[in-house]
Amino acid sequence: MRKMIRRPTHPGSIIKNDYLIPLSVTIKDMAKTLGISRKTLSKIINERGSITPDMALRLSRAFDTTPAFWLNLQKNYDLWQAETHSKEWKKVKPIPQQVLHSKEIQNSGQIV
Amino acid sequence: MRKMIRRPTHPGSIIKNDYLIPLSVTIKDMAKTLGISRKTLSKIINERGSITPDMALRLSRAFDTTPAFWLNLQKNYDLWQAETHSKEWKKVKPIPQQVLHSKEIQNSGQIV
DNA sequence: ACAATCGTAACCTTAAGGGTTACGGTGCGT
DNA sequence: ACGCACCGTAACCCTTAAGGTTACGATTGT
Repeated sequence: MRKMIRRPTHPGSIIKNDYLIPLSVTIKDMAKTLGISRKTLSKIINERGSITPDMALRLSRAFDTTPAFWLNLQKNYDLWQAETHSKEWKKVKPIPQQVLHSKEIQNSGQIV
Repeated sequence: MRKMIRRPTHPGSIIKNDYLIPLSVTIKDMAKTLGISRKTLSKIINERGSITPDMALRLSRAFDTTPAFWLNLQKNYDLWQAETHSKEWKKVKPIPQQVLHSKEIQNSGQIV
């Protein structure tokens, strides 16, 4: 699995470009179909909201896709955001391979 | 992709059974290695906390895995929870195939 | 037996989702 | 052409959950 180079596509873009626009459906109607408010869908489409598990299930039913598809899009997006905007995690020191692969070690302190 | 039948393994169990216990490391030390508090790790291990993108990055560095691995575990778990404990999403009516596959339709109302 | 330390629960603060409401903009009908 | 209705979005509030700090019960070693 390679590191992601470019910003992953936000799920909202997929909804907009692959469904809303081709189907000529308004946000209002799509929201009604999904059983959510206009605002929630609007936020997602404008990349300011994210796909929750519940939302993924709704999308999967409406569009005959898998919920995992939508959650994967969101996961990749969130991961990229965390990689890019966070830095603390880079300070985590990897546990040495020989430690990870010897299961009988007696470790009695912080993993170095 | 099949529907998940049984409760997916919580990421916390993996951490506990595949790393904490085999390595004989305490929650305190592991938390220190990850740069988080004891509580945060404790909650995850006891399946009362979830893997955030930031946490996935920390785990990936510590254990030489991919962040996606951890987020996928969490995603499957969350999805199963939503499928099981929610019901509203089941009320979403699928958009008919012929509508989904004809991209030139003029839709001017709620998708039925 | 006591002291140190571990894991976990309680509490607080902060961030994010979602609904309701309100507003700007567009397009229709009169 | 003007007004009205409707759409998309921003502002506001409430609820939920994560994460840190602190506190407490349990366990272990001296």
